[in-house]
Amino acid sequence: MGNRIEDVALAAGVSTATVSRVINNPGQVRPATRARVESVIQRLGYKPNYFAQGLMKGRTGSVGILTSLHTNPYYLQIIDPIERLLSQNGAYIYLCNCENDIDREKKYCDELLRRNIDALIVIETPSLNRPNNFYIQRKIPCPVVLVNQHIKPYGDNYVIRCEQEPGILAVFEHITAHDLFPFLLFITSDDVYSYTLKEKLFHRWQRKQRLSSKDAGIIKSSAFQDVNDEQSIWKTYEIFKDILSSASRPRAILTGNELMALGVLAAARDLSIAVPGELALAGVDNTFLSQICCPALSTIDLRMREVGTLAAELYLSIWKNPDENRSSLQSIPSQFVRRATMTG
Amino acid sequence: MGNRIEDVALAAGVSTATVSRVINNPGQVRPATRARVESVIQRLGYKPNYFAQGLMKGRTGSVGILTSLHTNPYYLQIIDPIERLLSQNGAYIYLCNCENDIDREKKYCDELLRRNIDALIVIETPSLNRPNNFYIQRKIPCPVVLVNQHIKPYGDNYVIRCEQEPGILAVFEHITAHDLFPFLLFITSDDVYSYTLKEKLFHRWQRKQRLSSKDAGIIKSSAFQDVNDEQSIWKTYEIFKDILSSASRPRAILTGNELMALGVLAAARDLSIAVPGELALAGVDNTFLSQICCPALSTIDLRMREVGTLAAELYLSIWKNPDENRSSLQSIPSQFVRRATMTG
DNA sequence: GTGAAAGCGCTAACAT
DNA sequence: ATGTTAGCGCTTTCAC
Repeated sequence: MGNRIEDVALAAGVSTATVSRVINNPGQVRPATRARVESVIQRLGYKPNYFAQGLMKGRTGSVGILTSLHTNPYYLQIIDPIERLLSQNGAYIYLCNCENDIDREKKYCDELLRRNIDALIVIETPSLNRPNNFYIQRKIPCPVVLVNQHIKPYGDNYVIRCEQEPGILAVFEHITAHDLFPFLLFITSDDVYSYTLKEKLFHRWQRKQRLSSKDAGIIKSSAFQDVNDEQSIWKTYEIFKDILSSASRPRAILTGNELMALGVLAAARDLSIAVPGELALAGVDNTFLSQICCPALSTIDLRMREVGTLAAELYLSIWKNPDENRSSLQSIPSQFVRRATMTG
Repeated sequence: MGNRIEDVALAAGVSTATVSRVINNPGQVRPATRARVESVIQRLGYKPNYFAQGLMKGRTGSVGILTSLHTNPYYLQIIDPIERLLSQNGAYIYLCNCENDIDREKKYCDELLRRNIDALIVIETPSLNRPNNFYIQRKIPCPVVLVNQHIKPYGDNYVIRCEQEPGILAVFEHITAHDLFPFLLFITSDDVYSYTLKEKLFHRWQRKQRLSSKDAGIIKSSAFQDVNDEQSIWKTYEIFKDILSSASRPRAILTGNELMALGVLAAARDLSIAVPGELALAGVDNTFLSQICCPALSTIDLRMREVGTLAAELYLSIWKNPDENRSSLQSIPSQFVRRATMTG
């Protein structure tokens, strides 16, 4: 507290430059001198001023995470390992909730860059899967890790993603194999990549299997302000109270995320529709929510803890071995996890 | 990017001092000059260097949040409103996960102070409810908001808390009124304030109602490394698979938090014990988890979204009206929320 | 109301 | 191996 590098230098009988070298450079200082300086630093509880340091050095020990959180445990799955690994390595995180708002995302990004972050980790933000998003366009002066960007090109950035396809296709195959028709895909009408992809794969499957629109349909709701808010559970609930009451109700449902699936489950329960007997259900995310609901929810595991670990390790590797050759894309497959809501 | 205040000054035909005044001081500059400077700032996209600014100014626009998160949605309830309100007011948050580790808490705290945060928000960290914790001892050079510190004194700090008693007592009364004995309180053996308080209130109630230890008991498990990890659901599950199998199994249970309650619920389900028919159950926290589980969980609402809003508003008020007189303690009562797991 | 100039505390280039 | 010194980009006296 309050101590300047000069105080340390004086007390140790060296110059400020030597103290600085002790702090910043391995080697460079005679062991005896180093020991003396270090003991003074210890005794005085000296810590370099963060701002003076930032003015001169490139590195700040701060990492920005741009994402959305609200009450969706999905994001905690990835933020938690990142925070852990980084804090163990002296890096601290700015957590920024962009919600659905691209303007907010830009504002956050600008401010983080002003703060000279050592890396920017972008997790499924509103702009991420749009063509020519500003992470691709702009030269951002620090390593950028785009998590779950699926569009190309990824420019100079690093991309870490969990591929959606394997899990989604596995669900479709399961539906076909067990003849769970009519099938319904429930997503939002927003331009969310993972939902758009589900739709695309759905249509491909529909064509291939020659399914009529009666056999397999999509509902794209525009009722959601934000799919990560817990309210989306109850909005889905309301919607499916209607859908599941109709005569032509589906035999199987896949929802865009896990919160929505919980809404469907609640609606089925209140309508006394047996799951999985009369209705098969799957969600996406594989957070612990899918295990505590009843019956346990079949889901697509997006392996976000692993993705988060990869992102953190990438950051560490970049700063430890700056010259190392790194692949700009790391990709792991999603996995269909069958639980009680789907018989098998 | 890359523009310095001198570039702006040059382009606007003024001195750097004037530009600085335009940025920092309302008034002080002739309107015409101000307008000219502002337009140049706009045109150049000038942003003051964060570190040079931090070196001279007190305020940094950074707020530290010390807490624990993992996969417990409980903490998101309070972090979310804080992040929202602060980001709207140009303040950005460092998110620090202390887990159960006081050393980590101290390290985080030190580093945040080195970064000159404008305020420190401490949410139920491991040291918080210990006598003479270091927030009380140390003179911390920024406003400190202690969330859910229940011990006195709170020193120069601000305390915002949700009182545990009302909700807990309401549960006990409900147990008594509906004769739901034997009753079991399930907590951990760690020195966690809220659990210790539950224990204290339990003993008081036990004495007052002259309950035998057969009627009302406590189990303090030491099996938990971290009560906020989703694993605590399954640890509780394992424990209650045994307890609920025994002949003298409880008729009603209150758990230390919501994750634990979910574990009990899962165990009861697997043992085909009817809830609430054969077993009444209540948790604490009132996150959305208590509404998606089945049957819906009775719980104690700790009103964390409101607490978070109070914390953020306190920060804003401190910086907007520094001289205003503020009470150092804001307290709101918890509320018992009865749902399907308890008949009423 | 505005400008000149002195530092904030540090790092890095240069000198020894 | 260590010391000297010139800035980093800003805010803030102190003149005018």
